[in-house]
Amino acid sequence: MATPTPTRPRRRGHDPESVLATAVGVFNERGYDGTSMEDLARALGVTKSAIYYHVPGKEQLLSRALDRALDGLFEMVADERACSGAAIERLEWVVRQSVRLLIDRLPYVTLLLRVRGNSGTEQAALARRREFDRFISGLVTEAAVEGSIRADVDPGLVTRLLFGSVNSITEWYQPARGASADDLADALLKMTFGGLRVDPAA
Amino acid sequence: MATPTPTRPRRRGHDPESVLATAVGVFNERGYDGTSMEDLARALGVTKSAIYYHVPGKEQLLSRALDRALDGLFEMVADERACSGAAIERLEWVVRQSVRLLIDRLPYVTLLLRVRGNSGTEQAALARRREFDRFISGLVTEAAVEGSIRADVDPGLVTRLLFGSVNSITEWYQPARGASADDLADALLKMTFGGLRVDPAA
DNA sequence: TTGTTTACCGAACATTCGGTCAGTTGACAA
DNA sequence: TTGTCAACTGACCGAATGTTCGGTAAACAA
Repeated sequence: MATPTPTRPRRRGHDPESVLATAVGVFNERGYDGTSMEDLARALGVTKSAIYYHVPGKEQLLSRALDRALDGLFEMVADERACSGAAIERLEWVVRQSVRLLIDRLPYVTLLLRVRGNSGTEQAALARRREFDRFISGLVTEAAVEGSIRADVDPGLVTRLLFGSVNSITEWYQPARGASADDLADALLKMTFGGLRVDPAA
Repeated sequence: MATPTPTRPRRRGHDPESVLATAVGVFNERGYDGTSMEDLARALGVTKSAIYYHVPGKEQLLSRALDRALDGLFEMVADERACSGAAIERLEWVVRQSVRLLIDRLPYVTLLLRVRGNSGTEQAALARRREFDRFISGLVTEAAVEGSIRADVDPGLVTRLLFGSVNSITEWYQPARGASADDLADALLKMTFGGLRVDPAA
């Protein structure tokens, strides 16, 4: 082996990974369409053209970022704990993992949740996201059939409201100041499953 | 009086109101930054320049749309039912009215919830929105102090998760197919206040 | 020293952007 | 018939967009 270190840091500079990380940050601040390559260049401390040395273009950056979020979601639903056992327990596990993933890959998931389908890249991402949503909706339906969650509200609606809460995390969570992923998941499950009201008999 | 009708519809065509309505629709489909004046013109069935006969420009369209949503929110919190009585009842009323307003002015509120602060207009809207959020957070705090909602979760967090559910309505509600505002509000209050789980003792 | 590779710059590209303006059209009043 | 005016067109502007390309400085290998 001629190279002493497998990844030789020969020269100081950027790489596709660091460009992506910075880009996603700026995309989330300004919005994808509101971000120019000039904005990205400024954030990276290089000129516009330097970006094209590392990545093929703006839309590829979006595509890679969205995949990073979506891959996480699908790894989750492929897990055994999402597929076997009581539906209510699977649902709780998936919600907890969703919160974890959301915080773990916050900028990537944030970007995903703002996609509107303006390009082929965005439409493909939306399609994968809908597939994930269908899985969750199935879980909620099973839990209702099972009798472990209330059946007087449509399962589709329950799914949307539940993940409305979960997904809202991207809009206000601050890694520095906020609670840990597990604390947040605890609070969220307490609220959504247990309800807000103190006296359930009222 | 020379004119027989106060508002004479002399000629067929657009007016500031119809342009705004169409514009907000396209903004929500494509995103504000992703929408060009050419896109708007196409949706209106006129040329780009015709738009400038009715409205001063793109950002004014955004500004007027955001005001329409924000004015609704502030009318709500100014109502007596939001300011007097038990905190829990005020909170329930505000949540119910929020759902109503969201559906009543769906495209305008949808646009508001996607604003990121890219311009002075957007930053001003965000500031007003934060003021509304502070009011809600105050209500939740009062309800917790009052002892009518659970106190084992931070009121700020409760507010965010609760309105995460409420605001998510803009992401999936379809006026044609969906339930009425009141039905939706009922379901949402049942879920958020009562909780998902069937057996609260478990 | 010489040559190669990595990481970048600066200038330019075609296209699209939001916006302007001098006209044109057609329904109406007189 | 003539004139008025709301509503619009089409040509155009300068600026900004994403992307390309020729060149180049620095680090390394020979």
